[in-house]
Amino acid sequence: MATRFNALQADSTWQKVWDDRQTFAARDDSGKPHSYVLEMFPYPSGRIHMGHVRNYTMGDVLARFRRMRGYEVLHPMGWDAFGMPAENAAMEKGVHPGTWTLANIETMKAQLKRLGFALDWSRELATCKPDYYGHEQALFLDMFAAGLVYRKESAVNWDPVDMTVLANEQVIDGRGWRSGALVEKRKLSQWFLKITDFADELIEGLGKLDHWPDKVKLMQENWIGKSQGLTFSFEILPGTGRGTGEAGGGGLPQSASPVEAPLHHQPAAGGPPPRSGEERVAVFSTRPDTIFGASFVAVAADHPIAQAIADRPEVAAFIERCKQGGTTAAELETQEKLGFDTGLTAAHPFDATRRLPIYIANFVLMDYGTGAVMGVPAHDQRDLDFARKYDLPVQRVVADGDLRDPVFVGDEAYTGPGALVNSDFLDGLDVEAAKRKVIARAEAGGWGKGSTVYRLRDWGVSRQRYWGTPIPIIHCDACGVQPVPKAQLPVVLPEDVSFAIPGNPLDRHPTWKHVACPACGEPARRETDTLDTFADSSWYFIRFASQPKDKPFDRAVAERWLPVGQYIGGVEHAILHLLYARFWTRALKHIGMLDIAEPFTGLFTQGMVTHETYKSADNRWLSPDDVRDGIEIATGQPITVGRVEKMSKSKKNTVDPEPIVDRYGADATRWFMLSDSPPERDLPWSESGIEGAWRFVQRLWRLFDGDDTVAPGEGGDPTLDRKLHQTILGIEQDIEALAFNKAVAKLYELCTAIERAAPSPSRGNAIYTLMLLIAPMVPHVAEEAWAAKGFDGLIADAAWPEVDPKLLVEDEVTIAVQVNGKLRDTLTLPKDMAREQIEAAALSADKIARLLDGKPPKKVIVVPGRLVNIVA
RNA sequence: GCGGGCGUGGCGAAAUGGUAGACGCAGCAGACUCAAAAUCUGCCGUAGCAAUACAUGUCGGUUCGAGUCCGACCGCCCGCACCA
Repeated sequence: MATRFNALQADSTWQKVWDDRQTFAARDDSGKPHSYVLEMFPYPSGRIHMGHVRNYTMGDVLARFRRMRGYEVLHPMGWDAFGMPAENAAMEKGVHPGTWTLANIETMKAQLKRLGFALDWSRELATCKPDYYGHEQALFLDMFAAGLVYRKESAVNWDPVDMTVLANEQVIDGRGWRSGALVEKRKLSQWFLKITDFADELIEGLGKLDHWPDKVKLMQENWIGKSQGLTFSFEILPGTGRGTGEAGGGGLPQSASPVEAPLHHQPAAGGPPPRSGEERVAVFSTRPDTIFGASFVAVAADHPIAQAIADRPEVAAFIERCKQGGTTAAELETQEKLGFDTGLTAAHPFDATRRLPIYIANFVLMDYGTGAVMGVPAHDQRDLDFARKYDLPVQRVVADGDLRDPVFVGDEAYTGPGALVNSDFLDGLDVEAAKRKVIARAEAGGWGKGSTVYRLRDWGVSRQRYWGTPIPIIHCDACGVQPVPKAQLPVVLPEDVSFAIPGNPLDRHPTWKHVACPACGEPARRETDTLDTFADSSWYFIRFASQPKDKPFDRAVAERWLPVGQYIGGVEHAILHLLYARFWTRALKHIGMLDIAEPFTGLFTQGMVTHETYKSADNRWLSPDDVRDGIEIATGQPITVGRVEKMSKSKKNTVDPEPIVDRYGADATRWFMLSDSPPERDLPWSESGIEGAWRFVQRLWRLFDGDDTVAPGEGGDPTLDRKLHQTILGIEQDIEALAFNKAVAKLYELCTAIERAAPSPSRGNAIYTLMLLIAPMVPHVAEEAWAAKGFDGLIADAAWPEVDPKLLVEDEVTIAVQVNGKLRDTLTLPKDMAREQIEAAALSADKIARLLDGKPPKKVIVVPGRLVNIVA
């Protein structure tokens, strides 16, 4: 036998064997218990990166482990293949997006295969192929028929660089998530999915996801943003307001008087009474208890009330000004509250003589609640800022302790608990009781209703792009919106498109969009928008489980596999992808296609792979390849070592997995990915780390390749037997908990123990078992050794070793002896020794006796099997 | 601003309230070798010859006993953000 493990040769040998034998193809009907292990499928950007390697290695260890434990494991792989980069490549390099994407898939598939992942490639899918997206179109039509899809003219986030609409989730700090361009507001007719119908379910479902990180659940809960309160309306009264507009209203110094102005709005003289065209204005408030503290009503710039008077030039100008404000964090913090007094007033529902001025305000959002708010300055910071600026009354109605008035409200609104004051029939109630009372009165009076409002908006899925799933809709002048008949699916993307000019190539294609109306047969137009690519990834895990030709999935087969027991991916998908997939699955349940509520029962979000950053003497980012021993190779100049950061092209601190696999082999690469850092934390890549992993693989090989008789059995070395069985148990627990770093440490320990053990049947058995234990992590060296020692079949198909509970038991234990909580000695004692005997042994130990110096201890605490603490 | 998380050797990290630093990386010393690589052995928190003392961001608390639980603070990271 060779003395050195030839990783490259073994890698290709065993990868071919697994491929040829379809070792990892999942059978729908094997009779074994099913286990679905899934990692988030990659976007085919060109090459795999270390993040992929780490992600897929983790899933692979679990999948291989579960197989060995007797599960029928579904562990598939595919490609999230639609998206902007392909169109960018088309624009930059003149290749067709499909050509570019398929070539990338081919490259990346070969790269993944070189890592020896136990994937069922027979179920491979790419979302850009008609045999995937055609079924997605069918699902879209089913949702359409069920009323979960609608079209609406709405202000959308328009990315001027990518020339497309973005979902709210895709706008980060006011910029497009991909292009980084400042997002503009545009009015367009858009397709929406009714995710808000499921808002409550989606929150509630989180409660049952015990195997999800709390952090992700919390992020989703906050994103959905459920608020309870009162939606109610004010009667609008024209002509009684100040009607001063915005001019001169800004920046008035605040009155130093501790006595606040009365809440009655003083009508201004002169001018014709303004009209709104509306009779009532509805607002939503989570603090109906503070209704007696209201001193104004504010509506959003695009609220109907504002729009109705937008023919006045000063109103139009103000609305325009509102839209200009940036939405970045910094801008929002410094942005001034702006208001425009419409001159209209609202009648206070509990006191018709009280008139609240109606302002148009830049801080009110049209698409949350009703697009209008009541302003209660004393108990809301924004309202207070606004009131100070426009010199509106500030009246406190919730008192924290001191009930005496007047109390001067400073620059900080009070939002805590307390007793109601200055509030008529609410006086003396606490906040919660007052809320209930106001809601009850509003409902009784018919002018309001207790309501729940969500931050979550419906999912806008229209994209004005080519490289996506065509929305299967036809627009007919006579018949209106018509779904494409299912028999005509898939609606296939045309191949002959040009990317020479920005915009949507589908829209300007000469023939593609011209079709006959399915209802009347007259000339009509295809929808030229495509679906957000997050739709593609919202059901791919179902298609993996079942992929019939004639429909999206077979319900019975899909339900046999789903839900995914363990889903692994990056935390960056905590909201977008995971929320959409949860919604999509619930929508399918809602329309009776699949009886699964939650697609992923277990979720794990892994950390990033990071690397040191390097800068040259003249401040250029340097790649690790350009650096050796603190010197830039090209110039001989010393370099600066920067922070350890996420691998990124811009900082040039990436390490391409392929040369690493070429040099060290798949097993060493996998082992490094699993070692040291806990999987949820970042993993710093290092050259010495991968070398250490390589050395370990060689060390394993030396053990397997030694002269020992490697065979199942035991005997001759009870200490080693015990260590072995403790390790088996520990590895099982660690892998199930995805605590790979701990499993790795235990395997190192076991190796050391075996190396130091004298030859015996126990030792031969330990080496045999070690092969099985490391097989999920470093499968190639395990197969090679398994074959070299002449064992039957593949180790990938072998059974996981059984733990013998009898062999776990230690007969002696080390007891720590503390005096006043400080460790003073340790004793090795028989395991089952009685308390009194342990205590006696501890007290008579030399060191302890010396410390006690003949004095009797005040107290002795004995924890059997652990320690003795003597309180002196 | 709101919500959440994390602070342990030179580095990555372990540690059901019970012997802090397992395991790995780096380092040091030695063996083998003409030499190097590989491999093997030992050392490796700080101070100290040692006994010992001090050590898990800081300060307090609970406890026989705290890295772990509680409170306050400091620092870093992440998510959301004018959501009424």
